[in-house]
Amino acid sequence: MDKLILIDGNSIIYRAFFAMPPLTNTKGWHTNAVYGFTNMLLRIIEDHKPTHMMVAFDAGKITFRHESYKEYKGGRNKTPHELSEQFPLLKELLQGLGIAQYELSGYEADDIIGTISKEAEQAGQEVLVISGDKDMFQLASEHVEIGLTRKGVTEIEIYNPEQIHERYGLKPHQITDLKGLMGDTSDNIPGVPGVGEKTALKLLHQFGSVEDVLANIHELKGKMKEKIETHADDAVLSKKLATIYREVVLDKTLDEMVFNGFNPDTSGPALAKLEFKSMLERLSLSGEAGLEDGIAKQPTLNVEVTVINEDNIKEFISRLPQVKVLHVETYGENPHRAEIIGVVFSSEEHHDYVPFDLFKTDHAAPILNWLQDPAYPKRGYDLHRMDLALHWHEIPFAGVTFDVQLAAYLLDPTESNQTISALAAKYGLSSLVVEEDIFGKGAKYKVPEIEVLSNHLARKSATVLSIIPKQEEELEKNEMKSLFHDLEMPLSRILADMEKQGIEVYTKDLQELGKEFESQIHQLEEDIYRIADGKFNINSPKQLGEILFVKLGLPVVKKTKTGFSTDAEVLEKLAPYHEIVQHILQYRTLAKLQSTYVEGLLKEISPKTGKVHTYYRQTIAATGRLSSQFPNLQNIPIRLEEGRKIRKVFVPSESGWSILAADYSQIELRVLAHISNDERLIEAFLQDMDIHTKTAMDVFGVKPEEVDSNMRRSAKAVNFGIVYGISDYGLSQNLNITRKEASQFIEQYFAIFQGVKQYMSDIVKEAKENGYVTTLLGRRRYLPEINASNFNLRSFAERMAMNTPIQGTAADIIKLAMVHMDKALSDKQLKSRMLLQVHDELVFEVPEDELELMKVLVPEIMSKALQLVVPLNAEVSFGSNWYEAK
DNA sequence: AGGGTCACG
DNA sequence: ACGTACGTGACCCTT
Repeated sequence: MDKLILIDGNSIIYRAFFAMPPLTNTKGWHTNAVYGFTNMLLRIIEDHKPTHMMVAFDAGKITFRHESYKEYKGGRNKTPHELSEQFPLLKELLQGLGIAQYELSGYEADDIIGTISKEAEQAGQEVLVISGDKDMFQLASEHVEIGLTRKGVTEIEIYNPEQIHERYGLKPHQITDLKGLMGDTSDNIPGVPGVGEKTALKLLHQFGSVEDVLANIHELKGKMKEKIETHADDAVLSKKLATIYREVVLDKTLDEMVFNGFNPDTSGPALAKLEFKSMLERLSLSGEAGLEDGIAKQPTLNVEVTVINEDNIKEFISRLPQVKVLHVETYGENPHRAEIIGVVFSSEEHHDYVPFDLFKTDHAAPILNWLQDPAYPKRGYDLHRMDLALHWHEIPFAGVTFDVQLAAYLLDPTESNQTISALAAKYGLSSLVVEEDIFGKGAKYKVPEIEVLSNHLARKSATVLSIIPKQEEELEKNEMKSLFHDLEMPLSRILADMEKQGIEVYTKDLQELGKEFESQIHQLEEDIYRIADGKFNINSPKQLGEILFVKLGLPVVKKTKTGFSTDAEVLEKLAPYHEIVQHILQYRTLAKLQSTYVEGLLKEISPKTGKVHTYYRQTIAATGRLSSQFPNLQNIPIRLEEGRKIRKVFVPSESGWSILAADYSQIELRVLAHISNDERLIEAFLQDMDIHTKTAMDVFGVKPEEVDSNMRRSAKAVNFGIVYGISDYGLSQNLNITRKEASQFIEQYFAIFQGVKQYMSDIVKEAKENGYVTTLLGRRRYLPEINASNFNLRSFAERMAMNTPIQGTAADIIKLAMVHMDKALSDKQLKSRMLLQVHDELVFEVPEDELELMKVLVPEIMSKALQLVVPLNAEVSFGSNWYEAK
């Protein structure tokens, strides 16, 4: 049986554009919409195996519909140029792939599809129409199905006439009547004002069509009758506009739409031109002919690699002083537990692969010496990870000078793919073999034979070597050399030291705490099952929603994409209605503590050291902050007493020592005061006032003693909002007030803090001009969406423009403090150790005899890390565990 | 794999 | 028309 797929090109590319994040190739072309479209195309072909295919496009702006209604599709926003640029790209790609396309002056894609689907159906074909537009439902029949995109374009939901009936209670042809009555704002089809989908459906269920409604208008009454009578003409016209014309005279036959798979000669080059590499691979196509555009698929990089053994190790050792790049291949996400697969030492002339087993022999002494001698500079990709992996294999390591991953992060901290392979592509170097092809993936992971492995790793190492000079140049150009060499590189070594040190967790107390939680959780479970009159999985939002909103009939406050929302905010609102809700809230709190912080933490305690060794990631957060994994020690509970107890199990690793913690007070608002140079904000900090109270005084125009807790709370929320890049909506949500009230708050705030207002508008302007924002130390974040025509995307980017310099500068400052602190500890030969960083806090373990010194030294170094126009205060505290250090 | 929820700054 | 406060990571459930 022949199967024809007809795609509404305009509809799909439009949806793909808004669904996909912005994407540009190395030539700077926007390609996200084409990419999304193509992805959808590949999937639909795989799923439906068509014999015929065609993509229809609208041609020009004026169609026959404008003859009867010149405002048709009026009032639409102009298509953003980022999208319109992609039409020719898509059309060229379709041609390359060998997929028919068609457009006809004066008609829309709908009409072409309507006409062809009718012809095809008559010729005995099965037809599938793909669109994002429900109008297409009118075409459905026994042999014509409609595939509607969901969630952008990633999912297609297929409708036949029965399913349409289920959804609307209408026959396909009645969809035009539906549109006639309710109109369609996106096409500027008026319909009858005041009649929406619900009313329209009711009328059609009763009468059947627009004409029948009008003929029986006497049966209606009141406002509705009046509205329909006044707008009867509009309804008829709207129906006409919404009706797809299925009698277009076409000069295209079904034979021209035959699809026998992608054109083997032209598909590869067409995809390569756009740089859709993953699709090339997916289709096992070669992009050879597209090479002229600088994109290679197959690696052409030829590296000679010497596999070192006991016989040739002497020669290799003589080459060690010339080594430029080190590559230690690790396996496993957590570097503290990673295996070492193999090691490559590269210079321009040589690539030497040293099997890791060789490190354990006596021959390796000079290699170990090279690794730990800081006089030999270490360059490579992710030296931090190598350092940790080597450390747990008892190999000391020192002398990091250039980390390619770290440089890549500074050059573009938002790039999620910072693999060596992606960097090779960025700098136009020969590409690498896909790692999965070498190692397999998931359960199929396996280290290949030595020839394959040594070759692959040498290629990676050689690529890293070629990337370094390009990055040096780019860092120089972006004025980031100092940020890189004097801050991030030294910090990477410091972080590795902190992680190796780890923090002691008192297992026994943690297990005790776990038992307490366990019995409380058990009790709560019983109560909940009893009240709900039945067992269910409380952890399943789906089952919980069923119980709360169906079985118990509580009011639905908020919905998620998939069903009822049951988050804490919703539950708080429901608490007065039913006693079960309090229990569920309590259960949630305890279950979280138990699974994440008791069980989770216990799993992370190293059997070797009895400590937890987190892994700080220096290349994740777009603002310059660190992140922490395995376990995350930056989100240990503190706000609620129950959870805060967890902190009691973090103890010093030596008896008689203390935990000392120091945190910056209001660092972000102080940074804001500095960069905005706002008079009032600066004054507030110079007087060292409680900033939220001060803000409340100013905004509400009251004396200090008149600030009540509610005013302070509001002021605090405004201050947070300011730091986050304020929006009236966000503030209204946070304070549970109307958007209008929030808007007034913000206005009042800006009337007082005019410098802040000025900063907010200046920074957005700067971002729009430069395409990026920077922190005080020159850290950069690109905001490509700052000029987007899509309101949402643009607004996001604007808030990031406001927030990133603040959050990022605060991150710069504590990183500086860490570098200074590390130096002070070693210069003064102190035994105290820096263990943790929690964004604005540093945690140490300190011996008794250094406590008095550290209580002064730590806050001093932190507050002097960077000179601002306002003082930077750090508050210090200590105790026998992290809980006590408060 | 992705969504929901919740822990932190 | 759209649906949002900024930055993270871990756990659980569902697909």
